[in-house]
Amino acid sequence: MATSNESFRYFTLGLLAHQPMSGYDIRRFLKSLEWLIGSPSFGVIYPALHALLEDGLVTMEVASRPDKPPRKIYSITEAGKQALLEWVDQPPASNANLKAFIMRLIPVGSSAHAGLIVHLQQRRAQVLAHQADLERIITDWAEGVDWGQRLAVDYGLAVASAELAWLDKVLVRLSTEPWAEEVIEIERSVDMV
Amino acid sequence: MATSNESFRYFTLGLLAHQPMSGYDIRRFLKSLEWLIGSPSFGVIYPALHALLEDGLVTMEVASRPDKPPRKIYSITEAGKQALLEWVDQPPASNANLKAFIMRLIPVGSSAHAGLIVHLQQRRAQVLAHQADLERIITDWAEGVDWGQRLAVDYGLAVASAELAWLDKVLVRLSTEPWAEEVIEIERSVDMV
DNA sequence: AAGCGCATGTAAAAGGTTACATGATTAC
DNA sequence: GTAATCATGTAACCTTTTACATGCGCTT
Repeated sequence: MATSNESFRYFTLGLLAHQPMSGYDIRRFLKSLEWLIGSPSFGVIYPALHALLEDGLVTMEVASRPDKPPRKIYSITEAGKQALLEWVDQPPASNANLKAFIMRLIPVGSSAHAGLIVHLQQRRAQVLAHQADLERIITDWAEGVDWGQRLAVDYGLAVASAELAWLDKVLVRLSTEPWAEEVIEIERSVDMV
Repeated sequence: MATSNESFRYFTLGLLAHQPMSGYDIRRFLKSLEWLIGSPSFGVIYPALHALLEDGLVTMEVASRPDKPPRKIYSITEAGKQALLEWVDQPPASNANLKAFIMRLIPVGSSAHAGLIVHLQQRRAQVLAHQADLERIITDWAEGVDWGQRLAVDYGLAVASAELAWLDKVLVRLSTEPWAEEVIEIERSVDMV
């Protein structure tokens, strides 16, 4: 085992489970999701790939193309798929924030449906708890409240509501729709924003 | 000048502008907002307070109480208020995530009405941009899409929608209501952009 | 041949957490 | 007297960013 950084290593492994990529590809993909989960620099990405390679969870091959510099393409191995499934099965941290949730959602959503439902239900319980926390803050104040703090809590409650609505929507879909039509289903769910 | 850690130092200064507190108080307050902005450990809080003290932005006095161990209460100074106003005036990072936004929202919302509106409008523009990014990802895919990735993007769009709705609601309220004294700064009138 | 976009990599510095040390006060 | 809570602080460790180094291949 090389460096630790477990969650990012497995997140990366999840991306590679979908399709082989280079470090540069991963960087670009994360750049587009920067708002959601941040986009770690090469100083994180490359060492993570090296660690996965050392652990035998991925293989690497150099792809020389005619018109561009060569790239190192990483592909997941059978051992990698196995390790990913095991990791996905583990319960998430109880205090996971939005970023941590999404970073698990991607590999979990890609692999196992039963695991996905559990994952979303756990998230739902956590958001409910945090919502209660925020509401308790407000009732504890009740007067002489700082404006900035009030706005911040109000904002948090708005996000919590939106998250709960989204989670319920997805959970209902997952529990009522037959698995076979999953791809079509999710395409329908995405358009309504 | 002591350690860097600028954003957390000013965030702390903003809390002290609202009311004098000890490091322990700050920790407890942040614990309740953990979901929103995370709760840094004492290894961050105490050095930040020491740095503020060294820079003359706060003063410290030991409060010995009869029934509990003594605490070090930090209060903002005039120089501190000045520095805070200058910091609040600076534009936020263009790629600020939710946490960074909230950490600025608290001091900004506490100090200046005009600055608050600008801050929220900037956030609004950023969220719109990120929303467009996420929508572009979807249109770029269109085929053989990974389930987890689709869920993540869908989730991001739901949060973006909620944020925009919240921002619009607050901005409308701020621009239409004749403003209450609460928002106007405690002692001094400030001119801001 | 200079500059740019692609692509990989690393070292130094900054940022943050964990674990520990210290000690006062209350409750059992 | 010993455990628990309050309260402050530091050092070792881990993670992440920043800044740099390297080099291919295309365009001007």
